[in-house]
Amino acid sequence: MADMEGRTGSGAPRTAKGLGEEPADRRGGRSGGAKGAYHHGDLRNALIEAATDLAREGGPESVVLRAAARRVGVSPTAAYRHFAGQAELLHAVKELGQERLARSMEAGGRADSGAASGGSPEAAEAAEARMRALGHGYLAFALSEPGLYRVAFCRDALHPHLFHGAADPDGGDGSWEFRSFEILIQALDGLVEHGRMPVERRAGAEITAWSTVHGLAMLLLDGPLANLSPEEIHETAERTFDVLIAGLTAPPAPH
Amino acid sequence: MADMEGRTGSGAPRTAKGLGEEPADRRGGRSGGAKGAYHHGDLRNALIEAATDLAREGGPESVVLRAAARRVGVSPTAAYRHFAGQAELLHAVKELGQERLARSMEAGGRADSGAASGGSPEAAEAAEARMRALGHGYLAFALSEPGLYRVAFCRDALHPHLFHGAADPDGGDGSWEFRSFEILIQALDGLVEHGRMPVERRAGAEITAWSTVHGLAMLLLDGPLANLSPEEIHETAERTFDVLIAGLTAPPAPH
DNA sequence: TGTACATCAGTGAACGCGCGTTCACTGATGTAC
DNA sequence: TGTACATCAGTGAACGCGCGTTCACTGATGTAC
Repeated sequence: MADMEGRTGSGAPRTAKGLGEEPADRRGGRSGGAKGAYHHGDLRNALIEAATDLAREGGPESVVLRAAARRVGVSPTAAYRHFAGQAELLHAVKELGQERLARSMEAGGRADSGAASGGSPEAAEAAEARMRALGHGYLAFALSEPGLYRVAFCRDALHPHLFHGAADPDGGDGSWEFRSFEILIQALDGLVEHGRMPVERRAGAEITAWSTVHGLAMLLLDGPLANLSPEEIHETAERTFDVLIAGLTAPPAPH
Repeated sequence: MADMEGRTGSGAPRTAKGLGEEPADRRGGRSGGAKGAYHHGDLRNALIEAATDLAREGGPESVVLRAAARRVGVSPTAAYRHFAGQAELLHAVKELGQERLARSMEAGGRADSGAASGGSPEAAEAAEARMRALGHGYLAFALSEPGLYRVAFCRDALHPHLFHGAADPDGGDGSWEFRSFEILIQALDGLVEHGRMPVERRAGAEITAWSTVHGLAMLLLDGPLANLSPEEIHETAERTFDVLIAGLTAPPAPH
């Protein structure tokens, strides 16, 4: 079932490659009449895009430099003008995946971020609702883009750890690598700020929250829950968030 | 620990594995004078063992049929007498990993399973302690055998989902595939039974608990927490279990 | 405005690698008589 | 007890595959004068 697609004619002296991976219409487009045939003009991004599609279809191990080049309609060598090697291409896809994840969280969380201020009960409710919404946004991404989600969390030769460390979330370097973590941190701070969560439970709470939703996503994708219906998934997620939030907002332990 | 390393009997030529691949002395050995040189006698298990070592060293993608055969000192073809193919070998390693995981949980949980009965406060405490201990046992395995742990949870062509479904944990088929889930279920039942957890929170609780500890393990292995010290890891785990248990044992939500 | 030339961004062939799997085979084992 | 023979459990060579990467190259582009 390997992607059977004919090449789009394109006339030009292109890699006469057999059935395989449809080359993008590098030329059919010539959008704006800008580019000639030989130079692609935006090959780096085209490769990332192709590699992202590969990731969508098969996760990290499908992000293959040669296949990406094939899809763009370019020789494998050409990729080396733009990436040091396969690892760098994978890393680019990974960053893209992390961006999408963060966006999905924010999209999930936006509807509920009503800005009641102070320590009012409404604000507390809103803060809690935002937590739930972030969780749903996170899950929505993981479930709708499982391959990309896996890449976003895969081991990375270039930059071995996703974050610099939990205690040092300095991530304001403009990259998307830390964005989702920052979003979570702010939401938890909101819970404390609005009196919904005791300060005593704040330390390490991002880890707990992240673990829960990340673990749930993994179980839903690969594990025991892979064959739940959408309704069951939603229900399962709700119950899991119930417990998480009950734990986070419970009065401090006596001991 | 039941079967730690060595296989029980058979003194037969075992994988003398050193650096790299070095073929076992299939023939030089004949220790115990039992087996002839040509027939291995227990090749299936030897291959599983070698494949397990590969898994330890590099996770699922390192479980390679040819490499396992090489380590045992046997031609790749020989493996096909015992496995239909690479997928079946991987599956065997996966089951072994799941067994080890379940054992590690039980080892972690045993110390604390004092059998105070009824709904006494002691019994309730013990039930909660057991939950924590299971969690620690789980994490201990994931952290001490990361490669094997990843294999235990990797996608599996043979048997695509780990479990039949959360609502249908019938797993008493003698395989280890469901054992860790069963252990968790029993521990949660114990929490309810001894009055530590409201029945209203019982439904779906195994998912929440598993998600939390599984997610935590993943973050500790691959993610933001990969460079924590052992003390920090322990502290992080404790805090996460605090929240989880606080959530599980919180009074039923009002709504 | 035209032209020489450096530089950029591609090509195509080839490399070595390790993989899973198949083939025809052969040595070892155990069993019927 | 010895022997013929079926069966079992291996061998070794080969297959096709796709990968990452390197090589010497060439066509296109843009800039200095």
